[in-house]
This record gives sequence, C-alpha cells and structure tokens, in this order.
Amino acid sequence: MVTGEAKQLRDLLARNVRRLRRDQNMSQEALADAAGLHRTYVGSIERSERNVSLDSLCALAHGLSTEVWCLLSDSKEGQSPQ
Amino acid sequence: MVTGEAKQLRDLLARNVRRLRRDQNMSQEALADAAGLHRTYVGSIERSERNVSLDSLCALAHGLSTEVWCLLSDSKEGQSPQ
DNA sequence: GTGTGACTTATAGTCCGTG
DNA sequence: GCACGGACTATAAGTCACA
Repeated sequence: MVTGEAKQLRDLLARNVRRLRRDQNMSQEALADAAGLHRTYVGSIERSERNVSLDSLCALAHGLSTEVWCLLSDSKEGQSPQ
Repeated sequence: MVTGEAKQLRDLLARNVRRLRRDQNMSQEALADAAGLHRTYVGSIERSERNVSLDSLCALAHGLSTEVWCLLSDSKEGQSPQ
C-alpha cells in the first residue's frame, strides 16, 4: 500500500540510521557487521528503499547502540544516549 | 533470527496496541478496518506473534490516532500526544 | 566505501474457516 | 468479539555481481 505516511517514516528511519552511523564513524559495512545484517541491505535501508520489519529495526538499533523508537523519532537533540 | 530483544519489542508493541485500542473502545475488527489491515492480523499482532513491517506499524498508528514511536515506547504516562 | 538491479527463500499479510 | 488454524499471495529478507 505504502501511503505517504509510510514513505515519510522510511525516510525518517533512513536519515536517522545514516546520521547515527556517521556520528559513530562507521561504514555501512561496519554497521552491517555490528547489526548482523548485510552490507547492501543496510545501504538500501539508508536509501529508504526498504520497508523493514521490527526485527531488522531491532538489529539496526543494536548495531547503533540506540533504541528502536529513537530511529523512528524526529530527533534534533540528544540522540546518542552515551 | 528473533533475538530476545526483538521478542521484547513485539511484546511491547502488542501491549501498546491492545491498550490503546481498548482505551478507544474499539474491537479488533474496528481497528483492523481503521488501519486498513485484516481482522486476524491485528489479533495476531496483539498476541505478539508477528514481526510487523514499518508499513503496518504506520497503518496501526494511524488507526489508533497515535504516532509510530508511541507504539514502540515503554509508556506509563502521557501516551496520547495532545 | 557505496549504489543498484536481479535474484531466491522466508515470512508478512489476507482470507477462509472453527470453537 | 476474540483465539487459533490452514492455505494462499504479496512482499521483506538476504545475497550477489558489477558499476
């Protein structure tokens, strides 16, 4: 179905993942490794091409040392919880 | 893969959905209709049997008139964002 | 180090029921 | 109104070769 809202959400996730990853000086490969996912898969998420599931979301959050809801929040401030 | 973290997340989602739904006096059917999902699917989500995608998460949030990150936050207090 | 299209396999999600 | 199952279809997961 992919409504406009869903598109925005994927986009938000993409931006958050990319920002957090670069914030920690990781490559897509490094994040993929840390999250237990694949390089190209992480890449396609960052390009908001994927409609990821809770499971992948969780893996991603783990790899980025953050919380799942952080990846889906529009966050300008304290994003990195030490 | 379904790590323990992913299990917890599904469980949290299940609780939040059920609580918010009942809070608004909706049946699973009513929510399914409002979210554009299927009756049995909503039921299985509330039983934390499903690893839902962003798209469904968005639809669910829409049907519950809330935000996606609310469904994934451990929320004791102000759940309804004004 | 990243983008992209193609591809296979796993599972998300629908729809039919039953108690 | 809800839990749960079986069978099905659509799509996410996961991997690759190459730009």
